[in-house]
Amino acid sequence: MSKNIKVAEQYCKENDLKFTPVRRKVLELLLQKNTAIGAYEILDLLREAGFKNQPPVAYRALDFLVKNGFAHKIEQLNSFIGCMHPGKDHSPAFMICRNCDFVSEEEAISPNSSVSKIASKTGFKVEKAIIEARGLCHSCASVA
Amino acid sequence: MSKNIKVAEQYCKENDLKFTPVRRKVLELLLQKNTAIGAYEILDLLREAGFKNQPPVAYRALDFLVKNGFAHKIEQLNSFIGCMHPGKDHSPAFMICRNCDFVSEEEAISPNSSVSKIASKTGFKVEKAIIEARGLCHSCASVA
DNA sequence: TGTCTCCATGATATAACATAACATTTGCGC
DNA sequence: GCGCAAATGTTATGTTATATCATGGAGACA
Repeated sequence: MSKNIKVAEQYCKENDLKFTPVRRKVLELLLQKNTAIGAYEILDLLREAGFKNQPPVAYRALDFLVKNGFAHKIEQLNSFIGCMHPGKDHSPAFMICRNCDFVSEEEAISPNSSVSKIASKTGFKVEKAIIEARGLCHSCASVA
Repeated sequence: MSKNIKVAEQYCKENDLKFTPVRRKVLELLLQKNTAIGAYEILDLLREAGFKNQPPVAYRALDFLVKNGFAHKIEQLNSFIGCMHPGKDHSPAFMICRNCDFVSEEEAISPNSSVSKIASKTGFKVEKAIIEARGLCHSCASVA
């Protein structure tokens, strides 16, 4: 069992959250890849694993995982990715390789630095910021 | 005619781009609001204005506008907004009010400062970065 | 002036993504 | 066991986006 799964399990135990089989399975699927996965692809994988596969099954599990910080939605791709820093409050930035689809999650140091600077100029109160960059990952950039 | 429409018209003339009636109309619609508009809402407005209203009509016009910097897609909302700084190369950050839906476009000073800092650590080559913050705009925050 | 070419538009169909709504089951405190 | 709350099952539908092929219209150029 991956380290992140254990962390999630422990976190749920401590916070009265139910880490049910389908939620666990979806998190496992997300953590097995370092690319983002669409809800319907997850649905297919769930079916292969013997779970029910109507859309709400996947979306409910994903909602749970996202809400509790075990996964993130990549808005540009309408897809999801397992979280590399579960549990702790964080403001991630994603780097999405347009060539190999690799997605890396980085910590946006000094919470949303540029975002909060901009926001403070206009009086906007930021509750959540998403940062998603597209381009080439290190290895794809090297080849090109 | 709004200033931004004129700028777009001029820019198209200079760059051999066709600023056709449907493209102009969509840009006008986008610029009339300071909230983001979905493609299907645009489609309705186009029909009211006497244009054809199959989905590709809206999506093609939006693609053109986005590609040429006259509009942006707000990924979180699957909707579009007219650009407040057309023509020039820029890296915008959007502030989306969850109460009144107001969207403001700000310039992400020192191109993607925090993003490029993060990227440089990992060798990721950023081509485009999207920054979208959710929260409360100044006036909604005041009321609350 | 004709015709070639390119791009835009017209039109039909369908793919891909997401949620509403209500029924049923499960776990748990009492 | 009973009642409650949360999770899951199930059906249906809503919303967003694209593929594909046909048609039209403006400019280049012989």
